[in-house]
Amino acid sequence: MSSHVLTAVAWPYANGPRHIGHVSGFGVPSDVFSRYQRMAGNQVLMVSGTDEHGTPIQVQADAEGLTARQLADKYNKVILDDLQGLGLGYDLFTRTTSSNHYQVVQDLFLALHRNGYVVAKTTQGAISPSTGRTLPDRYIEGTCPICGYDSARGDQCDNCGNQLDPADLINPRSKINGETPKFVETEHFFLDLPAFAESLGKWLSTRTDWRPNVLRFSANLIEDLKPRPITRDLDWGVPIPLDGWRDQPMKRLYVWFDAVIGYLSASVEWARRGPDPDAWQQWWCDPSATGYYFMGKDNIVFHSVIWPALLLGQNGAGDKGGEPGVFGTLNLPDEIVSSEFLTMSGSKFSTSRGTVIYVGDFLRDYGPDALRYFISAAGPENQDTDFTWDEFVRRTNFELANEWGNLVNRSVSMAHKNVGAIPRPATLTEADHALLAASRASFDTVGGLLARSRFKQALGEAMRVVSSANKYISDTEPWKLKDDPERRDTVLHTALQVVQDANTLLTPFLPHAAQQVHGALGGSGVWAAQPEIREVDDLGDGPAYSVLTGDYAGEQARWASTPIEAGRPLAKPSPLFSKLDPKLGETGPEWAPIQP
RNA sequence: GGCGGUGUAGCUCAGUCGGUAGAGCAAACGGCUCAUAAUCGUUGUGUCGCCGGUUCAAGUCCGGCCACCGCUACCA
Repeated sequence: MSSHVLTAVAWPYANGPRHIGHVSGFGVPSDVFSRYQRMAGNQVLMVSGTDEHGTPIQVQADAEGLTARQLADKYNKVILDDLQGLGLGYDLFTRTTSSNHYQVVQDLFLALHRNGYVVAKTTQGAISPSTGRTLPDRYIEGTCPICGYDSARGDQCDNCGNQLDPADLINPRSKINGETPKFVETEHFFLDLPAFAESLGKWLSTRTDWRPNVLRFSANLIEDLKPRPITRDLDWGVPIPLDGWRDQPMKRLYVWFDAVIGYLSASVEWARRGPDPDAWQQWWCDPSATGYYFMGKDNIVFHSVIWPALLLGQNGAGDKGGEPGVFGTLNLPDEIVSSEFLTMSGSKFSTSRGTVIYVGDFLRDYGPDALRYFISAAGPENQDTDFTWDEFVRRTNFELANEWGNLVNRSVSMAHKNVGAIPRPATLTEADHALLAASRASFDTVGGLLARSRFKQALGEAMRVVSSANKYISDTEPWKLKDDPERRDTVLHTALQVVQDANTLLTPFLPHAAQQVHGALGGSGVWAAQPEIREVDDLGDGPAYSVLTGDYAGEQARWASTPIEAGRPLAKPSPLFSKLDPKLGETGPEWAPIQP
């Protein structure tokens, strides 16, 4: 029974390189999940891209002496390399600056507008006098009118904790260049979120399987919904597709609005680049398809409330009714898989404090699977989790290299030395049968956990198979069976079969190592497919760009115990994982030393 | 301030429906020597943050308090 599974992965913001906290939230879990779903025979569509609009990109670009587009190009490339290096198997990882994205965003805006969920309002907003751009609250600071603290932020005073309106600050100034912001009347479109209170509440009440904290948080939110602006005074973003707005150089759709629509636009783009341009509908319009959204906890509100509101509005299914837009009736999210934060010394990763570990640096020195393993085994799945080098070294050396890497090495080595091929088994004993049965049974256990995004527990169960194989080899002592080659071969065959099973179970977590083990067991061809970076033409008249994509249909890995073939030649194996210097656990690497 | 999370062995964390507190690591001892000095076995340890309540029974449910963390929507 094959079903359509949409893996919608949060879009990384392209204002700098991403750190390992980012990929522990949206990246690795979504890929482990998707790889499992593909192995289980489901039709997976995994999409994402870089989020490239908005003020922070513009500010960062100014700081680096680049245009916003140049800055986005630069960090899109960095992020693309990082995600490919990690082996994240996107069907399409694209960008919000593509023509296709602009088109989809504008179509969705128009549907919302036609159905009456988008309303124009005049408000007072802060503008940078030198650029004419919106100055977001958080870029304004000044003296707090309540406590007199002189570095209060525009939205909140860090000293007294009161929420502020930037217009009330004494001596307000721009954090970007120190100039005094101008408060002007400006017209903007707002998403009428209160017009979704009832329909959202009804929909949320059907989400009984969501995590309680996500539900509570969302339910809380919809009790006090306010209209939310979806346009900005900015020249960097998607133009507003209405007469009188389209040509205004300083009016653009607000970045959050365009970014969250990326899930849909990337799916459409993926289909347009394939044989059937309507293929995206199988994941979006068929109610039997399921959509899983992966993100860090700071992003929950966008996926549990705002994105569903946009979809309901497009579908004409908000409290004001309406007609479905050009996309037809779209599916709302089925699962919100949110992660907590990976912290360092107890607080969030912070570029300014120097407590940050970039994905690129990490991959260069330790490779993708060590990081994937660490995040899966010790990542912030249920609560904030502290990253320590000591723990990373321990996990890599003892669990990956010793237990798993060495199991492969010892079993294949013995078979290679004694037989030169996968040995032929004779009669199996009760112990042999018991081990094989336990190993086979793990596919249901681990698969069930993966389907429910219980990654830590799933990996623990898979590693239990590895332990049982190590124990089996110690118990049966095949190296003492020189006088009984038949029994020895049976033991080795059994051990190798469990290695094959364990490798399958570990494939979603360790796809690179899994490919290597596949080879060590005498297999050929692609076991676990990897993504690749491809240069593509824009689907409109924009510049060509790079995307991350891959051909996953051809991979051999299937979620089942595959019998190994006796007689298949085996070469002398080489170690699967190299061990880290234990000193790393005390000092950290040169590029991210542990601060005393 | 509001909302939420977390607090369990030296460390990292599990603990479902309330029913005598668990795993891994670290430590000690022993076995094995195929394998990357790998592996297998045996051996401990707890005021479950604090106070109170409900109950025959509370790590678990309820109330209060303490500590740490996050979010608080013109950050994306």
